Amino acid sequence: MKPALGHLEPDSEPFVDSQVNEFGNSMEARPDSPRQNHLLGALPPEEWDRLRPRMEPRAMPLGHVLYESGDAMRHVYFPTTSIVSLLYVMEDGASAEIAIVGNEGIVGISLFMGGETTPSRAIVQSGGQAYRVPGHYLKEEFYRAGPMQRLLLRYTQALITQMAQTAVCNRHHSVEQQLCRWLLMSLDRLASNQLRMTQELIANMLGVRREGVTESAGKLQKLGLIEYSRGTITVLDRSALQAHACECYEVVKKEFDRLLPWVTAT
Amino acid sequence: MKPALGHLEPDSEPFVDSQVNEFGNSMEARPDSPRQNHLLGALPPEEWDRLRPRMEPRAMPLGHVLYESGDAMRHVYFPTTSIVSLLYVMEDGASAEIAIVGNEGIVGISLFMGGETTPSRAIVQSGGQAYRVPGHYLKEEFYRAGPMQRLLLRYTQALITQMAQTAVCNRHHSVEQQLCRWLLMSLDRLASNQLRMTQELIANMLGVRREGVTESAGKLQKLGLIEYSRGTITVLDRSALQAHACECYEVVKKEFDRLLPWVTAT
DNA sequence: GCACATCAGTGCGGTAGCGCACGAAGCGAG
DNA sequence: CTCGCTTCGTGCGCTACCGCACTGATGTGC
Repeated sequence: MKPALGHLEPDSEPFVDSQVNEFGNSMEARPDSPRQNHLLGALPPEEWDRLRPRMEPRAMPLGHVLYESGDAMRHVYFPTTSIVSLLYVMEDGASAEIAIVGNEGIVGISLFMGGETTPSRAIVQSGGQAYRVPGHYLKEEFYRAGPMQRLLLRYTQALITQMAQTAVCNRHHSVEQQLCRWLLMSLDRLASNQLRMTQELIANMLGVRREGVTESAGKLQKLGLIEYSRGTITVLDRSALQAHACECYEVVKKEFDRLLPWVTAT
Repeated sequence: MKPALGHLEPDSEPFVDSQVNEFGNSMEARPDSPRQNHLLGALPPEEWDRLRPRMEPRAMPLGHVLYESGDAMRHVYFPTTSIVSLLYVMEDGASAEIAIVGNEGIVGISLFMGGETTPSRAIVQSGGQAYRVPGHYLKEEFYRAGPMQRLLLRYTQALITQMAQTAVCNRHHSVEQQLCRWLLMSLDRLASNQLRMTQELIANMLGVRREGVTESAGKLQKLGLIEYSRGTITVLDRSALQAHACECYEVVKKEFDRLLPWVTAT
């Protein structure tokens, strides 16, 4: 029903690796290194040295589509300061988020899982920076069956948990609870307590009405948990927000921490 | 809220490999071979010969719990005539199905993905037969990085699609549509047009009220698509049922067929 | 500094699904 | 045949969320 975030250019020409701030989220143009991505950061020196020369920095402007449903993936992406949503878009245009990927992960798992494509869309949900690697090289590394493979598989399992829990959450929990969960998950993937993000966008991700988000966000604001203003949302009381969320957030968080312990930053 | 399918014995003593019919679903005690499972059936001779001596036949009675949430998995299961549901059970006892696994797949992917456990429960949703293999041997085979690995990874990706689509379906589609999808998926995993299965059970799987299932099933019955009677549901018009389902069923089906083409039986 | 586009808030009728409570129908055990 | 259990059908009030329409705020570009 909803227009659901138009297609910007479908991964066309390289964006200049600069002015990241212009697009997006709260990172003070600090020097960006691939190893800010936790998966890359966890690679042993040998693997990292092999992969490093293949890494291309990419600016990730809000709304940019990395893969369309069914597209052959030519690269995988390692976000550093950006967040990418995996979104399914229905025939009637309505959408629902499947999972979200930030600096803890990688976009394009179906490349090494063997499918090459997925039925979902990958779209930048919070502008920033990422590094990408031609799929070919990543697969090569993966099929060495070394640390990189183990890492990627564990990450994939964590992602599976996230998807499963999304299904549960969609079934049983209120918009308000889901909003809390979603804010927390996004926050975890940015070193900040602020998101640049309209309610319309959030609604598209959650697959609910914009008005529903407005109402829930209003409630949270009255309670002093967040502050909202024209596309910028600031989280004031993170732990209270967590108390307001459903169990889903914590289940996923714990599973990520368990499977990928070195990520246990936030 | 709901009692959500009690724990029968949590994978304790081996059931006798016989009288499968007593528990479950429509298979006329035909000689059951491990290779009725499509993953096993697709293994090249060499791999199959290595694995074959490790296979233990297991009866899978309805309601039997293979893994509890967080349990260390000691075996993986290859269903042949049974169906297993992966279910998340919430703190308040309500539940929601994450995915379903039949003779096209394997239960226990987190074993080879590296996590060893998942936050979900695996429970027999339709009685029948399966073969199990000690986790140790499967991992060994997996880490040879040969055909078995490729097979399992592709299956895992298909499973991921199923979970993702479950999330979408939970968000956007009516109980009636979901019921259709669910029936079709179960049907695909049994060579039959009949399921033995109470509405209560289906409701638990879908995470909805029993009454909701009653109502939807009633509608479908009036339309002549199915026939219902005390725990036995017969599908009369499969293609009409598919027309009544949402797109989710087909998306998943196509993805399975694409990723695991040799399964394209049903 | 004004115009316009974007974003957020609000109201209102409609409805799908929930929780609850009860009753009827099939089926098995004794 | 009868009792009792399981399974299914139905009614009723309630709530969360939807779709729609419109208004009011807050930037942003010219």
